[in-house]
Amino acid sequence: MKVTESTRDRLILAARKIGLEKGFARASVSDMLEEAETGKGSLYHYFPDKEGLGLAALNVEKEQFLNRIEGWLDEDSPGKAMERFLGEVLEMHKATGFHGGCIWGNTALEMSDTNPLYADFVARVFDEWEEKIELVIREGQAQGCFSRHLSPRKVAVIVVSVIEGGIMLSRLRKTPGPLENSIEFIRAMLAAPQTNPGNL
Amino acid sequence: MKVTESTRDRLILAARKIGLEKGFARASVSDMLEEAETGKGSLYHYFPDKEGLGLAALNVEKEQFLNRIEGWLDEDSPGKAMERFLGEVLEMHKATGFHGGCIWGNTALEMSDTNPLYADFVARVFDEWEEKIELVIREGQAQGCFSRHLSPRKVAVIVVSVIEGGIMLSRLRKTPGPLENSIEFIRAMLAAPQTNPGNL
DNA sequence: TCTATTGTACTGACCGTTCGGTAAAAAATT
DNA sequence: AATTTTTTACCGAACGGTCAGTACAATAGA
Repeated sequence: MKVTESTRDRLILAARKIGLEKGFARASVSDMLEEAETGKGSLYHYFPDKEGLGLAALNVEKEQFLNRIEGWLDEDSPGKAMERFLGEVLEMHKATGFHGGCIWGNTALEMSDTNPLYADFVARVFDEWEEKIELVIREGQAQGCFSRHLSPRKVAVIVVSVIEGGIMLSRLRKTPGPLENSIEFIRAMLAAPQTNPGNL
Repeated sequence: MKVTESTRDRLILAARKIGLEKGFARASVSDMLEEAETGKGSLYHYFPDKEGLGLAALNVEKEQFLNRIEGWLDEDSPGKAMERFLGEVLEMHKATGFHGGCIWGNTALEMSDTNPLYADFVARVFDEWEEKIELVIREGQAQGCFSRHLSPRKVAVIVVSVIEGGIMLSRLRKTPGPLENSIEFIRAMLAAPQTNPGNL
């Protein structure tokens, strides 16, 4: 029966929104405060500094993100799960008109060389993402719906890499083409070689 | 016989160095001026604003980048060309300890949603990059050293996507693994299916 | 002399952060 | 139960600093 979010929640929500839109470093605390409809005092009451708010926002985002993926992958068969996952990723980014990109890719680029705290955090998100994909691939191979020639772990990393690259290019060109190409390609890669190997 | 670069050249050089190190938006004009050992007057004499200097620097970088790729791909056979290209990309990023990443990927992430001028410029760099790869793949297929099941254009986009994704993950984790994985994977993808399809 | 080039003092906007303070709830004391 | 004390929640002015950009005088080269 929650009618209004607490000030703390509104701050986190605002940090997520503004941070995703323009990158966390670029986003100013004033922007976030305006979005959250509160004053600076509240921010520095609940969080040690801007970075602290950012990490809190990323924590919320991480949980939602991994749960969403978990949900997509919860299908009858590994084949359906993968199909669902790929389709949802594409739809998600189509829905935004390829604005904003992937928050984890963005944060990785922004923080990899400058902020180990953020970098480690994002690295762990990618780890868990890859693990979930790896599991589905492993199951799919066991059931014979995915090619057995592939190392599940390595393929999982490729899946993430090629999706991130596709998002980057689609965002740059504001065209679904590159990401669609990435996804079409993942399908072909996973397909059992006897059906139609690497048919792009 | 050029002993000393002109102030203009030093400014461009400094903008490239500092801009690559910490991202162009993050990099301050003062940092660049210090690196170039000159004052603000010179900057705003030669360039309209910071953005103008940035574009000039990117222009120089673009030419060098595409020429370097052209050089790598200039081998006896398409197979050797591709091998050379993949090896050099990996070595390049290993040499920096996976700091800095890819300037085009970085700029794409930074500018895609905010600065169409930069975004269009970077998009054209990726276009030309993809075209060069596509050409080699086309030749390789004609000569029978690459699988013919693949659309050269689409595969070229995948090559770029998976490299950019690999760079991102390697940079995040400061480990060659992800980029090596991407490259190993490109090799397998291009290999003719009768030899060993998708052998990862 | 005239123009191209450069150094420097400066501007106003904005940055993240601090701080003094208010208001009310919660806890402790009588 | 009444009163005092303490803690929590929140605000907004102000701080020191950095930012990109400007104005202009000084210098150098033709």
